[in-house]
Amino acid sequence: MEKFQMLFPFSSTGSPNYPVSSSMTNSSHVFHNFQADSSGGFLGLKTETQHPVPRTSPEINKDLNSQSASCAIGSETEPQAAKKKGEKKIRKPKYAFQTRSQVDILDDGYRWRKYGQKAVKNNKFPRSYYRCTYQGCNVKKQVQRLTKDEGVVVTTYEGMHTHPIEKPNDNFEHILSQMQIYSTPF
DNA sequence: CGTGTTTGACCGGCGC
DNA sequence: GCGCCGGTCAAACACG
Repeated sequence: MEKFQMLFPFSSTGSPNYPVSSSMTNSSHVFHNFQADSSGGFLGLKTETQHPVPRTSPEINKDLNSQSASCAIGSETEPQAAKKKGEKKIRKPKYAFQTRSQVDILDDGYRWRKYGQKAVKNNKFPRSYYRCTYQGCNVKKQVQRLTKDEGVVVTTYEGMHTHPIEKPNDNFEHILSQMQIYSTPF
């Protein structure tokens, strides 16, 4: 299903200028609310690194028993200074969402190869780095579990898949549905 | 034998 | 300049 591709507003590697892929602009408004960090942002993802975060992330505490997912679009993978000249560092938009799951590996239908694992500060759980094994597809993702709520897994995607999903997976579709629910304004 | 994981080393950015 | 920190590489290993 290409639906998944449409849902992810990744810019392709070659076009850093597109904030959101135009293909989804007309039909999907899924991420309409996420792009801003109006809530002091990021669900304790990046923020957690700076703040001790006693019990933040109220989103997590809405314990939806079955499966909840929330997401946030981070800025780009860019330090700060936009080098207009050297575009060697093509910063791809990062896109993170949290899911309540007991397992770290969320099988989203793609094939991932693990290429690294690092311990993160303020987190007793290591962070795993995965890369899509499809040839020419440089999509990366990181999987991290929160120390505060070990039932929460943060998955950060980076890049866009340029190929169809290999394995059909209904479970992930459910997660996406939850994300849409979250995107609705209260 | 092909494919994916493990794990320490390496590297670049950034703050002090 | 140095050390910390986050991210990646790659060789060895495990597994079907």
